Amino acid sequence: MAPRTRFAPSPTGFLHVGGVRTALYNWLVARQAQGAFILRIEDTDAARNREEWVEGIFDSMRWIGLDWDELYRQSERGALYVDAAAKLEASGLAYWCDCAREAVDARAAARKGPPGYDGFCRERGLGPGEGRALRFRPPDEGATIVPDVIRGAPSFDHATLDDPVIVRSSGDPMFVLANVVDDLDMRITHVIRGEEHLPTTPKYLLLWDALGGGEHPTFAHVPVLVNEKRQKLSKRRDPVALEQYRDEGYLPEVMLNYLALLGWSSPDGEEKLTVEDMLANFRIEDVGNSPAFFDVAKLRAFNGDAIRALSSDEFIARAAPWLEAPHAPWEPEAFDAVAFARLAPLVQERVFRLAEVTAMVDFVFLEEAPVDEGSWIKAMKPHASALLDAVIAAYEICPWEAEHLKAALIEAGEGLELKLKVAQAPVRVAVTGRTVGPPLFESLEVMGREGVLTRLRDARGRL
RNA sequence: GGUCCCAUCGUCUAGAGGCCUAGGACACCACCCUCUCAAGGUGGCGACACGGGUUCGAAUCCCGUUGGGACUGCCA
Repeated sequence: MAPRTRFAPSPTGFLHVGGVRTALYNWLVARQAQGAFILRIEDTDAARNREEWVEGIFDSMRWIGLDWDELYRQSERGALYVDAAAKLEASGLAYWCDCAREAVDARAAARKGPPGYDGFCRERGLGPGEGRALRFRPPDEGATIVPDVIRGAPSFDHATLDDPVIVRSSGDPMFVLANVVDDLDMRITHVIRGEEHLPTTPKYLLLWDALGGGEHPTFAHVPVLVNEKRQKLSKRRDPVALEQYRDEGYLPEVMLNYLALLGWSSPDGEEKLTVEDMLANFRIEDVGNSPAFFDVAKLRAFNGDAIRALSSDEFIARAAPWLEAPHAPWEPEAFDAVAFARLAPLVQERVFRLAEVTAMVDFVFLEEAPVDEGSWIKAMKPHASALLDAVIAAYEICPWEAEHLKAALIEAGEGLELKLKVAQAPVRVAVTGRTVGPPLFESLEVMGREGVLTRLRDARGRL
């Protein structure tokens, strides 16, 4: 039977890199066996969901290349959940409860017991009504084991399960119910999700059976992604939004490659993988079982390697979005594609993220050099005046090609007993505003004699 | 507190009883190259959490300890 997998995000924020990884694993399992990958928006909590987040999820999924075969939104499937709830109630597996959160907490505190619902309404025989929620009643006896391809078969005693609310007093279904009903309805064969869902899986299975589900899906609870403090990556405190990485200029294929490696490795040990490589070698049962740190430094290194591996034309095409508003600081008409193309190969060697391209070439398109104060102080030593005078004189007549510009600067420096390494600094800062950047003489060549001389004279005047 | 999960270099991992003197990648350090910064090249530092077993032999199997994490919502 062809696998049917699903990625079921809740639209309560940006798409999270951890979510993208589980989406990728689901996608791989479906795609490598001609199965179906389903995108299901779990928006049963109307108070938290926002349409813009749903759009953001679609955008992010498309950007990174995870295409889906079927799309569902739980907010449009209410009737299914109502039916399931009625079925559970009719079979005596669910009951109505009117306990407020405060009352539940107060009772727990009073008996000095563990927090959680105590089953207060189990035998009260309440019917539906205002302020009443429907709770599912797991069995008191026995245990449920969860066969999991990456975790073995953890067992959960039914006695430790409390009675989860499956329908809110508003009438809307809760995650535990909608999730199971949909997996059943969509004939999901593999439930691949974060390990944070493991503790609720016994309830999932009990509900599945209560609803007459038949054969269980295969479970794979993948380890969570953690921050440097080894805590689960959180939208609140960690940089986890996929679109943030997109905006910084990480390549989508690199993002996917890096994410795949967090918990999984190719059998041949190769780390630089294409989607085709992953499709050929990925096995969900090979995913590791311990939490992985999302290491931006390694992601960045991979991204730099990938940028360098691009052809020059590809690089120019990929960088294009960062060369215009709102990323670029220069006036649109000041941009010169030919000039950029000449510098592009030199820039390509030096950036790790496409967003860095802008600062590498801005001096060419800006009216004045973007002066960096620290660079100015570092470069404009006492010898700078004499050096700039000599360079200006030489550049007024020197053939305008990198090699000649270099030779002229070497000569100007020799007159002052300055090595090229030292002599180039004032010129670089005068023209580009910074001590770091693409090779100087090629930069000067691209800028042209007039622009360069203007800046050199301007800098000389400010000394 | 309770339930469950996890444990190899700083990080991501390879490792399914002898192939391990524990391999790779990122990071870091040194040197080379060099007009800055990168890139590139060479070399280096660096781990089986601890304690018991089982076995001729354990990073690999079992138990315990310690440490970390997830969950414990009318969130998903």
